Amino acid sequence: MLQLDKNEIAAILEEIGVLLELKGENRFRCLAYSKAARAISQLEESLADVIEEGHLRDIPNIGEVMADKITTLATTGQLPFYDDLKKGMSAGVINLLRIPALGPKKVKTLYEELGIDSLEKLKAACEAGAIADLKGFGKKTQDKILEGLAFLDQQSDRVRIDQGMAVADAVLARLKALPGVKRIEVCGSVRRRKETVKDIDLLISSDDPEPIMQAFVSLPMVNKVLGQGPTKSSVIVQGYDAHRRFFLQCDLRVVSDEQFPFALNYFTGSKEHNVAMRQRAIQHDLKLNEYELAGPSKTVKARSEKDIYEALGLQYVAPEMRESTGEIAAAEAKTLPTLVTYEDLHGVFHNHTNWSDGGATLEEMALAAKAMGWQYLGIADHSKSLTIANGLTPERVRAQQKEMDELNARLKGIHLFKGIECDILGDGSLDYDEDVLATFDYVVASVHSLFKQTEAEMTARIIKAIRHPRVTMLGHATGRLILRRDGYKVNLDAVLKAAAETGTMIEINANPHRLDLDWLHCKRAKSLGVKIVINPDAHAPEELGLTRYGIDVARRGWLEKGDVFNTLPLVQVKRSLAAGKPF
DNA sequence: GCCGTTTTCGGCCCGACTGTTTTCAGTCG
Repeated sequence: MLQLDKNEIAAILEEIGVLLELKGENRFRCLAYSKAARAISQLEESLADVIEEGHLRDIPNIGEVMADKITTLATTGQLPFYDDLKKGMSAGVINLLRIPALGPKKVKTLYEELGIDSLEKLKAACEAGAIADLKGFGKKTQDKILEGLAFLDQQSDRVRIDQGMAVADAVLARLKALPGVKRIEVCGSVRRRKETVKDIDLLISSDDPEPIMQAFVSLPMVNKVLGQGPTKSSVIVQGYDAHRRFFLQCDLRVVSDEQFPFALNYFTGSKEHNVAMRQRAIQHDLKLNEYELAGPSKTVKARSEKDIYEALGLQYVAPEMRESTGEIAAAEAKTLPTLVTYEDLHGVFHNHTNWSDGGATLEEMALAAKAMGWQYLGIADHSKSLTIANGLTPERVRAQQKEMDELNARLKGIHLFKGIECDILGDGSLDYDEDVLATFDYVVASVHSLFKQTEAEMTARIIKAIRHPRVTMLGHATGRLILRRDGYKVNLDAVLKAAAETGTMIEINANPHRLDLDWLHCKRAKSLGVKIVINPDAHAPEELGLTRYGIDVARRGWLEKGDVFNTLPLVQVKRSLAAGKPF
């Protein structure tokens, strides 16, 4: 059992990197900590196993020093080196880095010259005019810091992917209509479909950038202009989510149409993927930047990103896989997966109706699924213990199934599967007796209670449910709510191994608030041979469309059509479910 | 601090924009 989990250790390594930077340490040494932090947080296997088996140093960017420090942190929960670093630096200094325009150098100066170690002191110093006189600072910097301080209150760090995409689509729609726009794409983490995004990157190709830039900074959703140049501008845009306003930075780059594929590749990232691409270009005696791929002997022409990858001897890497988790090596070996697509799906299994806490009738949900082009829809309302969500008693289960039989007889082109989202009770047992469970086509087992159990308890509880012969799939594996609540403590690696053993599927919950199982664990599940099912957890007809966010996660997790249960057509799903555990 | 078909030292991706400068450092992505 580890004293700290991998995310806590990664956070400490990241902080060490920042602290060293504030001390004016060599920036590559600082960067090494940041790289190590990323490597640890992206670990697919269990960190405890890796440490125990002595494989830490096999991880790229983990050397002797890092391996030592990580082991110390994991086994003792402490690190003297880290504690010493913190002693020499007031804890609040790190907060100053949250202000735009303040980096490590300026923060160091502020701390050493004026003793500023908190946002409050920074504000006071600005208002007293003390900042403007510092060397390297000035009146404008001081004003900018004040603005940044005021803005910090209303701007959250990141937003969910659905919020980011909504804003990106709105901006894109307006820019697309402008004269002179040849090609336009959303880049960055939105294009890579990360579960949260910090900003929106837009790219346009045009021969006449000036009027496009002018139109961009004048868009109605633009709240503030951060910077404006001939090829690059940055603004703050506002969006609305559940009637709450949120703010997001949006950057636009305009390049020529010849440069577009290179710029698209560059601004899609990730940063680590870009570094790997550039290093690969150097190996080919070429230089890659956002404008070209060229060297002393040749210049590579590219119409699309695919041409760039091919010029470097690589298969095309889909944006979702560009996270530097082995995609370059796989692209070189020509072993990249053919990623599952939205069009591969024929239905989904975890959905609610007004029989429990959903908003629509069985028929409305069925017709909505049919309209989406699906062959089947699985209904899995809540089970009896979840009284707050109007969970079904055994009597109501029978009545609902009767209605489904009638609908299946009457509706053409869509089949309803009789499922249930069955609560996993505190001790890992299920919420119905065997005779009720036997009436369902399939069972989604989910945790909805006792989130505070220890990791050992929760893991044993979930594994017990997974081993139950009636459980077809595990619903929202950790119960996390993105940017709101961490998942319950559970050893997912052990859960995935149990799922592989028993042939139980794991759900990707496509609701953008959940996106659970996460993409890294999808990769792990695939390598263990666990089958995945993508479910929207829809509580209304329009929420069936959320399924696309689940496809994004699956693609980030390198999943192919064959890894995802609901790519099977109706006939095969019927046969599969009738046989019990399908895999 | 990490890394190696330039391998145990000496690199480490690269460019736009801003503000404070008077030629460039810092920040950002």
